[in-house]
Amino acid sequence: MRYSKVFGKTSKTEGSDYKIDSHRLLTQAGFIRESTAGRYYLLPLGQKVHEKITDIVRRHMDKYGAQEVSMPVLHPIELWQETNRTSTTGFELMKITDRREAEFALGGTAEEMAVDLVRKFNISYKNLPFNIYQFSMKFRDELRARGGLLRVREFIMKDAYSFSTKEQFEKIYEDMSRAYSDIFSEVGLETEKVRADNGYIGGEYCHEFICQSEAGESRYFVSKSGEAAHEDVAEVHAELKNTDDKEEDIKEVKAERGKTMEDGVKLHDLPLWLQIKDVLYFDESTKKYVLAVIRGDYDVNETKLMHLAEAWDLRAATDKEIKDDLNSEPGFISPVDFPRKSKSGKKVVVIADKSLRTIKNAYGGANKKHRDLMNINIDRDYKPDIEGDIALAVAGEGTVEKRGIEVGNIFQLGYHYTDLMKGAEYTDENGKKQKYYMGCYGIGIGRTMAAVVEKYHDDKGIIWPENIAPFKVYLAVLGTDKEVCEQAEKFYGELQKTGVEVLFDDRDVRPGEKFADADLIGLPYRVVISEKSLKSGGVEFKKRTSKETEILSQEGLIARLKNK
RNA sequence: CGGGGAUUGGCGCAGUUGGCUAGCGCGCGCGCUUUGGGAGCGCGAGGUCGCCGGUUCGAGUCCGGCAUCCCCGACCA
Repeated sequence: MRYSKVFGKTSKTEGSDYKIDSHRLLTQAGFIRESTAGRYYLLPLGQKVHEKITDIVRRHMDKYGAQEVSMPVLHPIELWQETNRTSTTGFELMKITDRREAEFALGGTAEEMAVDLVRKFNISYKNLPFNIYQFSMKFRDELRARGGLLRVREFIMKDAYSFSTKEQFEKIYEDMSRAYSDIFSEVGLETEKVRADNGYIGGEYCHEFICQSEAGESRYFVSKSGEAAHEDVAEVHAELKNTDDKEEDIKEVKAERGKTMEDGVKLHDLPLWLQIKDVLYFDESTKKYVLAVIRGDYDVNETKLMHLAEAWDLRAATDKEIKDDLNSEPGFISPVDFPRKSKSGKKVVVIADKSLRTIKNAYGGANKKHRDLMNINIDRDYKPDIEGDIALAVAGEGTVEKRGIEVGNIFQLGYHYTDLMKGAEYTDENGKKQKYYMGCYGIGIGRTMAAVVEKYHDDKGIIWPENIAPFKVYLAVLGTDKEVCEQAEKFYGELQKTGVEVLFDDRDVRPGEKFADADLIGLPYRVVISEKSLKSGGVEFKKRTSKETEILSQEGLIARLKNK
């Protein structure tokens, strides 16, 4: 392709709004252009990369017997109602209504569609297992789009759905896990398989494929043994503090302090870990209050809390609710004598983190303004309704905290959807109807592209790994000398004939501009034809990653690139 | 959803206490010169200053509302 004809230009000036390298570079180099927040145009160069990633994903999916299909983007809302996902949050579902007032969800994921498709067929156990996948636009009304292609509101996702017996499932899950590792390493990313939370997708366990990057949003922890767990699920084992101490009598004291934990530490001159932290939530899905109680030096992990409290739509309780409905005081909440029913009749659940078992004679609020309790002890002074691990993990003792970009995930769904959706059954060898056991597997293509740029770039531009570079070779002709140009044209033709993907910079611009663009666009190889190179006997060859250039004959270069 | 910042040619920005025809750099077009790390000179095109309303003789500038975009937070009581 001739660069003079490529739609989408590089830009010398970089925008001021780009905080993330991949966002800036992809924009500056003419791969993407923003439409509105979180919605992007893919320009021809970007589209090429996108397609190459797509091809790699497709090849690996097919290798494990998955079959490509296409599903409608508009999902009948009834399907989402069948699985109750119109009411649960997670991502905001986008909806659209047609002229007959029929409601549709704009697909953000397609479990219901896949199940609905499958249940239209009468399937025998002999046909199991099968795994269907698609590449399609996904719509998510994200609270906040961020970082260019890293978090968007519309994106192409490869989503796969496996249908099998329970016994067959493990192998499919393993196959997909292997496929994913292979896919990501082929595009140039090292990923870690991280145990994660199933969230709104449902099911019991799942893994995210995360590639380490400071630009990423996922925090996870890797233990000494190499086990990786997302912060949402990473277990916390709090060390014992002062459990050998003798239990002292509980007493209420005056506490003229502010509302923060630090205020408490300062006032009583006691360690943070001895203070009790109380966080009050209200759950909109079950209309109950949830009081999370935890050791002062830990934070509450809302995801863990959600599961333990069976509360799917938690929000912070308001000061008004704390005061008027629960008779307590913001900043001075205490699990001691905390009501189990609010004035307005709502249920209250008190959930204690197991870290509270590691301390004795704790201190904290007294449900009254400027009053604190000293020597609070679990069991004796308060009894939680539920006890468990609701702590946000922190790095320490053998675990390392990492941050990265989640480029793919695999979910065990089990019977979650086939239980909720009628008729999602096959016939077993005894002629009986059985529910499918399911899994689903997703990869964000655009995000993968951005993750690659995050990893492969320098101060001059992108450095595409060969497997997904939009072209292999950047061929530049320098000057306007007639003979040189003719040679370049001829050589461009030769390269094309050999099947080398080449971007021919045939513009009449100065060398500096061509070199700068070559670096910015980041193709793996740069080839220059100029008076100088011809005098030295051929063409100049340089890798994007190297500073050195070498002179090769035209034939020599073609031989060198032939298998690229 | 809360807080902060922003919105002026394609991009990056300037525009003072309200005042004349809204500027600059890059980019774009034409011409000449130039051609190994984003060239020089000349000519030129391109803007209802985000939108709506208000104040005023006069608004890019002041006031009110809305929209869009960016950043931080969305829980530590």
